[in-house]
Amino acid sequence: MRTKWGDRAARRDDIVRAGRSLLRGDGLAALQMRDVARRAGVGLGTVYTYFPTKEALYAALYAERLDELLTDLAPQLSSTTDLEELFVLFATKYRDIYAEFGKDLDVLAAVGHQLTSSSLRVLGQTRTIIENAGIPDTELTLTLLWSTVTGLADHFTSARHQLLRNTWDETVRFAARTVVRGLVAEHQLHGG
Amino acid sequence: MRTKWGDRAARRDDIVRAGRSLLRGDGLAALQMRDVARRAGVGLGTVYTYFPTKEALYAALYAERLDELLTDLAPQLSSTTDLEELFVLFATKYRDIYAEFGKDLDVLAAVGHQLTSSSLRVLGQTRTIIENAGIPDTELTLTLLWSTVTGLADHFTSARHQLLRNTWDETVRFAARTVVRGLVAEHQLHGG
DNA sequence: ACCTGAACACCGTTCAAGT
DNA sequence: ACCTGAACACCGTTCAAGT
Repeated sequence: MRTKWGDRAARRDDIVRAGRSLLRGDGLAALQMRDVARRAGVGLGTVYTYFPTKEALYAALYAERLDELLTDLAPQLSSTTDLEELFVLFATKYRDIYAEFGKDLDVLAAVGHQLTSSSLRVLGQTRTIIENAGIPDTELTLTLLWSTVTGLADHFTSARHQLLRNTWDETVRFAARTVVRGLVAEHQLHGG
Repeated sequence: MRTKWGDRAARRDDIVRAGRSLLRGDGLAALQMRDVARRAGVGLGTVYTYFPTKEALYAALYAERLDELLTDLAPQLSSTTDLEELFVLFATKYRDIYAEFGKDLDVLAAVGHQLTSSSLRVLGQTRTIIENAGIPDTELTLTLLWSTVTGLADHFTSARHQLLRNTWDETVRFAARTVVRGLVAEHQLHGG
């Protein structure tokens, strides 16, 4: 059952689905417009009537995935107050996304609104959690946590993790414990 | 004063220098073999008689830079025992490299020996420092520190740092303080 | 031996032509 | 309106020909 001629919504979906199926960790390089067109069952030029550039398609896929992450994590985000646990959950979900999209996440900066709004949503949620935990230096903490999560995802996605053979599970646990402990110690000094 | 015909060492150096001058944060994309050839004053094909691929040239540049980092830091590495201070120094140097080479550091995995030996040297030095500080879980600590350094470099090199407007200096300080504090707390619990 | 650049392969993007 | 693929631009890599 083919997508009908002129059904822009369904055809856009064909293209998005095709794109998603092609992303397998090699980042932008794995997303080739000829492949996308073939998989989606459309002409090469057609892809460009839905997405102005390859990066725009990539960004749409990424925004979709970030929103999915928030949806998946929503239950725990509202029920759990254990910061370590939240860090582990979040970092693990994020690693999966990172493994899918690869290291080209920087190009996303160039592409506007839906992406930024997804990122801001994630950021906002995290900020609330940190504030509720009573940790000061919210912005610095956010930057540190974000950097650590990205760094861990990058480490375990790259060949680097073959030089240091720890498993993902023990490493995130350790990272969560260490950073949260450091943040709380900071807190206690500040607090009194 | 041109490099003499047949002087392989000097010509290789011309090519390396040309490559270095072209790297400006965009990673592999900024390193275009036609540009390298032009800047080095050689034909395009000639570059390939010195480096089998573009990645090999990139790897040679990176290995050179890692060694430079170790040389620069050697004095402090042997004199300072303050872990926070070392973290800040190292992370800042590494950020500069990251800003130059961009996010394609993973391709380096494919390219062998000189690179790996540089990486291992950096890793070895760091391991010694951690052990001397009496911190347990050496391997996990190494992974966490490496990930954090990479993550911070990535954060401040990407557009992400525009969402969270902390300066580099305050953020590395904060990260160093937090992580080291967390590691030491861990230590004290383990120790008794 | 060492060097060279025309030629090939590949892939993002455009646009005149098709329905 | 919407769709298409031949054609263009760009860049890594090769190799037959030059010295």
